Amino acid sequence: MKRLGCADIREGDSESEVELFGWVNRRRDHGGLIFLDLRDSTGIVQVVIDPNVDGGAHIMAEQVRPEWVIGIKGVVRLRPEGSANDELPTGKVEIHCSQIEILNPAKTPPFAINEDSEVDEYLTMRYRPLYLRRTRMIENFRLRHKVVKFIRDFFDRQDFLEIETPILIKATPEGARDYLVPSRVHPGSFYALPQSPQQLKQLLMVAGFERYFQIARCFRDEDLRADRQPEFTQLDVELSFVDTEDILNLMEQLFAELVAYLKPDSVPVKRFRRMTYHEAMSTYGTDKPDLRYDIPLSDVTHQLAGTEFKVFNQIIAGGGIVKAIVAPGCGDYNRRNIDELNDLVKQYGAGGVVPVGFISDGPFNDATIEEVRSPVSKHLGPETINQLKETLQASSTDLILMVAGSTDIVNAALSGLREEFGKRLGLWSDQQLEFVLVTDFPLLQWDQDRARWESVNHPFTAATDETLALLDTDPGAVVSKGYDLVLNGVEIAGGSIRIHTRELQEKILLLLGHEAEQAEEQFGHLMGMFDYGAPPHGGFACGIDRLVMILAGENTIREVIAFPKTQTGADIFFGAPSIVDKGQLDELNIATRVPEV
RNA sequence: GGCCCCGUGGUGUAGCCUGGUUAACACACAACACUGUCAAUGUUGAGAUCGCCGGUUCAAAUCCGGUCGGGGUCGCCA
Repeated sequence: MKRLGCADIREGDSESEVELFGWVNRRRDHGGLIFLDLRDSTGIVQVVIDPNVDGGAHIMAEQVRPEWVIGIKGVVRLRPEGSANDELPTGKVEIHCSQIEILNPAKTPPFAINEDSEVDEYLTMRYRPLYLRRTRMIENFRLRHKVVKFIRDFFDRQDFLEIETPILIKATPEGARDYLVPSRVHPGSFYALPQSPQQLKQLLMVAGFERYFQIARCFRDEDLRADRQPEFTQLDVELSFVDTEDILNLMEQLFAELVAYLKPDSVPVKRFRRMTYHEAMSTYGTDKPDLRYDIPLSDVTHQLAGTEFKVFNQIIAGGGIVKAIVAPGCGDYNRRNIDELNDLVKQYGAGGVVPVGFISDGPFNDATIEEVRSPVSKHLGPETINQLKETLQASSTDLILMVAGSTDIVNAALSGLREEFGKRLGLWSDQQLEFVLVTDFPLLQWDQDRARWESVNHPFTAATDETLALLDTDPGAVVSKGYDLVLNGVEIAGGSIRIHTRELQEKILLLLGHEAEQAEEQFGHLMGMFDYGAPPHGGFACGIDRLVMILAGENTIREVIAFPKTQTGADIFFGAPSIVDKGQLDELNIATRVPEV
C-alpha cells in the first residue's frame, strides 16, 4: 500500500481516514485543543487533537515535543471558515486525530530544525543528520537528484553509455596531489584515487564506445575552499569524431534544457555568450567572469603615462600596466572604505588601489578639483582626471579605482574588486543565471618557478590547427582546443578536444619536461593504445556540486553535499581521518612517523 | 605555507576597543493557565565563569602571548 505523505493530503481527501508518520515540527497547546504540525520528507500537515474526540490521543499530544517521531490516525477535514493557512500547500485541510502513537521521543535538538536559522557550521557537521532534516536541506537534495536524473536521461536520449571506471587507479605526476591507497599484496606500492577519469574516458574512446558519460567521484588532495571539497562529483563526458563546436553545442543544449526543465517560467536561452580567454582576461581580469553585472575593466595605461604621479610612471616604465573599474555611486567613499579596498587588493599582490571619487550634487561634464576626492588629484591634474572620467563614462557620483602593476596582478586585483562591488552593491538577483563559454585558452604557460612549460588545461589537450605549428617556435602562442563553461562567475564545466596521436602526445609531454622514458612509464598505457587506431575525440566534465550549489542559491558546496568535510579535510561526524590500529598498518607494511595510539 | 574573521547558557547574538555591577537580549527548554492556533498566547522558572593554556593586574569575557576548533581567502587545485 502506498503510504501517504504529510504534504500529499489535499481538499480531495476530505472525510477520508488516514494514517501518517513523521516528526513533530511544532506543537501549539491551547489547553483544550492541541495543534501539531506533522512533518515528513514531503512537507507539513496540521493535526488537531480535540479532547472530546479522543481523550487518550489528547494525553499523548500533551507529552509530545518537537522532533518526536509519531504516527497518527484521523480523518481529513476541511479547515473551518477563516482558519486556512495560505503559507502551506496543505493549508486548507487538517487531520482530526483519533489516535497518536509515540514511535520515538527525542531530546531537544542542538539547534532548531523547524526553522532556517543560522547555525555554526561546526554544529551542522557534528550533528549532520539533524541538519539534513531541515526542509531547506531536503529541498537541496531533491534538486540535486533532479539535476542528476535529468543529466542521465539527457545522455540516455542521445545514445550515450554510462560506464563506470575504477576508483583504485594509478598515481600521475601531473595535476593535483593524489590520495594514495596502500596495497596489501604489493608491499610498498600504492593505488591513487582518480583526480578525474580523464585518461580512462579517452581509453573508452579508443575502445570505440564513441559516446560515454559518467557521474563520477573525483579526489584531489589540495586545500579546500567554499566551492572545493577533497572528494567531489563530476559529470564526465567524452565523444569520438567531434571537434570543438560539436561539444560546445552539446554543452549549450544540456545546460539550456536543464535550466528550462528546472525553471519552466524563466526566459529560455538556447545559446550562451561566448568569449575568448583573451577577451575575458582583458575586460574582466579573470577567465571565469561573473556576467550578472556590468563592471568592465579598462586599460588606462596610455592616459596615465606622463602624468606627475611617479608611482604610475615607474610601473609603466617598467612594463607594467594600469587598469581601472568604476564603482557606481561610491564617489563618497571615505578613508576607511578605501582602506578596506586596499587590503583586498594587497591579497593579490598589488601595491594598492588608487581611488578617484566624484562628489557632485548635480550633473556636470568637467569635474572641478573640489568635486574630486582622491589622494592623487594634484598629481594627476584636472585634465587627466576629466579625461579618465570621460573614457570610463563615470558619473558625478561614481568612484574610479585604479590598480597598477604587472598584467597578472592588475587583472587579479581588479577582478577581486569587481566581485566585491558586485556583492556590496547587490548588483544581481537570486534568480539570475548567466552562462558564458570561454574559449581559445593558451595551450601552455611558462612556469617561472619550475622554469618549464605547464599545461593550462591538462597535457592531453589538443591545439588549434592554425597555431599547432607554433609549438616549435613560440609555444606560449599556441591556442588550445579547450573551453570552460562559467556560470555566475563559477567554473562549472571545462573540456577540450584531445590529442589522439602518439607523436603529438609525446611532443607535448617532452615540452612539459617529461623525459621520453619517463613519459612512457607514466603515460605509455594511453599512448600505446593510440598506436592501435584512436579516433579523434573530446569531451568535458562538469562539477555537479558547484552546479547544484548555484541552482540552489547556496554559497558553499557543503550545503549540497550530505556529508561534507571541513576546511582541513576532516569529517567531524565520523571523526575521519583517524589513527588506525597498528595491526592494520603492519598488514600494509606501513610505518608512520607520528606516535600511534 | 601566508593573511583575515569567528569562538560568551541548548541556539543566535550584545558586552570586549575604554579591565571592576547579579554577564544582557531574543529564540529554544521546564512548569502552570488557556478550545481555532499555525513563529499560538500569558505567567513563572531553570540554564553560561565567557573554546583551552599561560601572562599582565589588587582585579580579566574584556589587555598580551600561545594553542585548539570552525569559516573566508592568496598560494595550490593539469
